[in-house]
Amino acid sequence: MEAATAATAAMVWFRKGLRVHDNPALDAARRGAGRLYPVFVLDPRYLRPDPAAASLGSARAGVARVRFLLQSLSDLDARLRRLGSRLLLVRARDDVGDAVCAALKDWNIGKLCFESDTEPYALSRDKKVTDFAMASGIEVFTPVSHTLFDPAEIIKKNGGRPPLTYQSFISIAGEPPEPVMEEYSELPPVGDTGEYELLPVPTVEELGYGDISQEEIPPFRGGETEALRRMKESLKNKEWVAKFEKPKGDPSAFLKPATTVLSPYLKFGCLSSRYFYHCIQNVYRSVRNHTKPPVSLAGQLLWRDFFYTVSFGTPNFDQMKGNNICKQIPWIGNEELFVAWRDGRTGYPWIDAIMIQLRKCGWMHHLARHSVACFLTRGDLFIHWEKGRDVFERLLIDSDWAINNGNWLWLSCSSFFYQYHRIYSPITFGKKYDPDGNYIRHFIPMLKGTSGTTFQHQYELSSEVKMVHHETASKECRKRMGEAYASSRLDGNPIEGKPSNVSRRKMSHGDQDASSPSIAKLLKRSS
DNA sequence: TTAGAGTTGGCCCC
DNA sequence: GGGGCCAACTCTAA
Repeated sequence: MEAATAATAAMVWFRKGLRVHDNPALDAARRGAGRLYPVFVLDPRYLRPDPAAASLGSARAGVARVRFLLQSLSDLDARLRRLGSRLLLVRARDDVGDAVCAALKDWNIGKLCFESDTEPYALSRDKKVTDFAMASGIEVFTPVSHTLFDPAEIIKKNGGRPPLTYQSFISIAGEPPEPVMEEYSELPPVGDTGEYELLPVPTVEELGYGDISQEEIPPFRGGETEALRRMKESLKNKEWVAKFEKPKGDPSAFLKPATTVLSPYLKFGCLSSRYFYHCIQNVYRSVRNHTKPPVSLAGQLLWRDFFYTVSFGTPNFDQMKGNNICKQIPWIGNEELFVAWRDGRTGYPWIDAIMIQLRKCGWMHHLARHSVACFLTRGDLFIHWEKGRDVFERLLIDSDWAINNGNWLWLSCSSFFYQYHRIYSPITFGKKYDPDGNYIRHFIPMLKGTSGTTFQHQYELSSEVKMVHHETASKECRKRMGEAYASSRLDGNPIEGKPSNVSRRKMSHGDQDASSPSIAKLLKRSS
């Protein structure tokens, strides 16, 4: 028996979870393995420069996130090498799943371990690989370790549908599992890779992003090593951790951000959310008082899990149509306004500075994201949240499918949050945090080297340049939102759990969409 | 049916 | 900078 397991070849397939600490997939793969194949598949769609894209980057990601990923891979490789292993980089010709299946077969793998991923793209990719592995008699292990909790488990506990409020999520969730913090002295040796061309981790320059003449390179370096360093640095200040209240942070702080900026590390799994949570709890135990969810630091991790859970349990979560938790709103398409917003040319220095920071750094403060998201959608331009979502998804180094879509649903008052009269002013809100204009001067080229306050700059830049007049535009938006909400009340609330409205609508208006089984059932019951 | 809650608005006053 | 008011949304729990 011992001899048989010692010869077993195991593969740990990295996708997210680019770390050694608290990595149950890695831990399971190395146990009893004679040979270990730590694999990452390079996806050309994610990495190859796309000249047709709206900004420097690939078809799927801006160059800042591509670089962050490469740095993370490089760090992971270095950490594995210290344990006598290495990262095997395999290039996918076309489909990532196909590349994994081929390697499983070619290397005669007996056991495959990879972290569970709930995004729709990942689910279909992983199903294909799992089906192939099972059919080939390969043992498959897919632990949940990207989030604190198992989204499927939470949904089950909530009676089969995801909790739609933070509080209900909290009351169901309980305490997350402890991180697996095994210290390895060494990992099993890497097995023979035959004919495979194994690549070193490329740099962005080597990928063909030759001429990156950006003045500003994101100050955030990818990788587990940096993630752990950054986390320890943040947690060292116990008073800061204990008093952390998200809404009180300063969105205009760019040299020393008001938050931990650990989101990109959580996104790629360079940092384990469970380990981070565990360390925060340790800090809490050592102080007399600390803030509580939703505003506390630990509360931020719970928000992350909240959005992961809702996104997993909601069909078409990333679009308005066919998404039954999303208000149906007749957004107006205006390409010129959209492009001006995207490229930081609205004429509102506060909005423009944020969008330029996004492009240059791939990160901005949460409240800054609120500001520009509200401005694009229900606040001023009345443009579809999906358009803004796409821009964030591309440019943010921390862009995360569940969280990004969830927040756009939120900010556009399409779901979760419905107080559309509360609009962030593109003038007042910025002035409050950046009265001296330091933030806008730093990011807006036209204002570089000038003096004066935000207020004055607004006047210098404004009148002729401004795309819309906030006073009138926001008034018009309020009106349109009111109409959209009124018509959604008439048509039946799209949010599930309002059967009376749904059935009333279906009876009186005939049926355009009986695809949902729950609606079909209600129809039967009411007729 | 209704009261109360909901991660983080603006404005005015002190 | 904190408090109260404005004007107002939906959803949940009772």
